[in-house]
Amino acid sequence: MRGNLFAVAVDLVILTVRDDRLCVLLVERPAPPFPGDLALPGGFVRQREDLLDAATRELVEETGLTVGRHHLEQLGSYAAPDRDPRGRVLSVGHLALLPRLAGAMGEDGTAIGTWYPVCEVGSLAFDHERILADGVERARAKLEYTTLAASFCPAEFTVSQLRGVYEAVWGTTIDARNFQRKVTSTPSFLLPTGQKVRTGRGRPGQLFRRGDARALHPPMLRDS
Amino acid sequence: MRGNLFAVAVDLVILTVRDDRLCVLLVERPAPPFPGDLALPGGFVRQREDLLDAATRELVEETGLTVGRHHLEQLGSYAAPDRDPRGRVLSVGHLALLPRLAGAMGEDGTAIGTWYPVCEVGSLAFDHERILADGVERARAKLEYTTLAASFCPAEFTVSQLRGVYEAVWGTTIDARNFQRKVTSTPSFLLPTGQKVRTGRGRPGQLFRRGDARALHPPMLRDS
DNA sequence: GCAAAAGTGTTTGATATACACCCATGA
DNA sequence: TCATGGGTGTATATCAAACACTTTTGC
Repeated sequence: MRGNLFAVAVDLVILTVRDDRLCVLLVERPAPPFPGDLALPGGFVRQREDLLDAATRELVEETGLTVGRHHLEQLGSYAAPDRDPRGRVLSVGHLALLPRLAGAMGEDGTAIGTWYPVCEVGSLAFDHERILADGVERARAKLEYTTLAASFCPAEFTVSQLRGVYEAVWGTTIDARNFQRKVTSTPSFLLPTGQKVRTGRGRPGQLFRRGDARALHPPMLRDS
Repeated sequence: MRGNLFAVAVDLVILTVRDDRLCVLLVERPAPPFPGDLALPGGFVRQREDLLDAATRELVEETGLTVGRHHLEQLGSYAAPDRDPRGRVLSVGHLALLPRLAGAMGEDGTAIGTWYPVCEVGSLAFDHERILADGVERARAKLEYTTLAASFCPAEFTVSQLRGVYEAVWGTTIDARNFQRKVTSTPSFLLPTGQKVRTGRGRPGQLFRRGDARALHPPMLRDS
C-alpha cells in the first residue's frame, strides 16, 4: 500500500451557554508541544475505533457525561503538513453542543477543562483557533435551519431559555413574542409538559421537552 | 507520540449535469482490493501535501482540468476500522462540481473514468456508496441557500441552463418565469454579458456570467 | 399597585406562487 | 402562422416583523 502514514486525532469543540454567553471548553496542554498553552480537548484514535466513537470517548473523559441529549457531529479534517511539530498528524474536528453541566467535570469528578467565552479566546495551540472558528460558525449556521438550539438546554426548558440560547450564540436580541409563536407553532419541535416554572419575577413559563423535529421550516433568520 | 498510524486517502465525488441528469465520475478499480468494481476516484495523500491540495491534484489527474471555475470542498472523513481490507485507511471525501466537460479526459487525453447518472449507480467499492450519498445530499442542500448551481454551468450561460441544473439535481420542475425573476433579482448573482444565444427554437436567451454573490437570500425552496 | 416576564391578537409590509400576457426566433 | 422558449406584469395568499394588549407572578 502506497502512501505515507499519519497519526489520527480527534479534537472537540465543546460548546455550551453559560451566563448568556457562548462558551467553549479548553484544556491547558500538560506536555510539549505547546506546553501550557490552551487547546481543544482531544486525543488519538485507537486501534479499532471509528471516529465518532473516539470523539464520544473523549467527550466522556473530559466532561464526565454519561448519557445525554447532547449533540455530537463531525466538523472536518485538518492536516496541514506542519500543523504538529511531532510529525504528520491529521485531526478530525468534532462539534459537541451541551446543556450547562451541573457540577464537577471529568470522569473522576475533577475539573479537567475550563469554560471560556468564545469571544474572549485568544491564541490556541496547533491550528485549534481555526477549528474553533469553524465549529462556532457551524453552530451559528445550524441554529437557523434546525432545532439544534434545544441541545443547549436541559431536558425540560422554557421558551425563554431557548430564546436565550439563540441570543447568546448569535449575539443578537430577538423579539420574545414572535419567537414564542414561531417555535411553539413548529410541529414536533416543543412538547408541552403541562408544568410551569417560576423564574423569580414575572409570570411563570410553561416547561417543554424537545420533540422529534430536527429541521426548522421556515428557518429562523438572523438579522445579518 | 501515542496512537496508531493510518494511511490517508482523498476520494472525490465529482458531479456534473449531462443530458438533464446529475452524473458522477466513477473509475473501475484496476487492482485489489475490489478489482473490477466501480469506485470513486481518489488516491493517497503525499508527503508534504495538504488535503485540499491532494484533492485538487487527483481532480486534475482524473479530469484533465487545468484552470476552472469548478467548486471543490471537503465533505468529511470516513475511517471505520474495517473499511479497507489492507489495513487502517482514513478517507477524506471531497465534493467537486463541474460544468459538462468538452471532450477527452485525463491529463494525457485518455478517458480515465466514466460518467454515471447518480440514480443508476449500484454498489461501489469500500464505503464509497455512503460517501457518494453524502456528497449528493450536500450538493442538493447547498443549491438551496448558495449560488453553487453556477458551478455546474460553463463560463457563460443562460437562465434556462441554470434552471436545468436545479431541476436535474433536485429531480423537480421549477416555474421558469418565477425562477427567472428570482435569480436575476439577486444582487451580484448573475452578471449580464449583453450577448444573446440562440438555442435552436424559441427566443434567444441572454448570456450571463457568474457574479460574486455566494449566498442566496432568501433561499431557493424545494417543494419537499 | 408596580415591575417583570409570559403569552395572545392584530396590523402591515414583503414575498412567493400562479398565471396571463407579450417578445423573438425557427420551421 | 404556429410552436417554442425568453421574459414581464399582476393578483392573491402567506408569512414575518412590529407592537398593543392581557395574564400571572414577586415585591
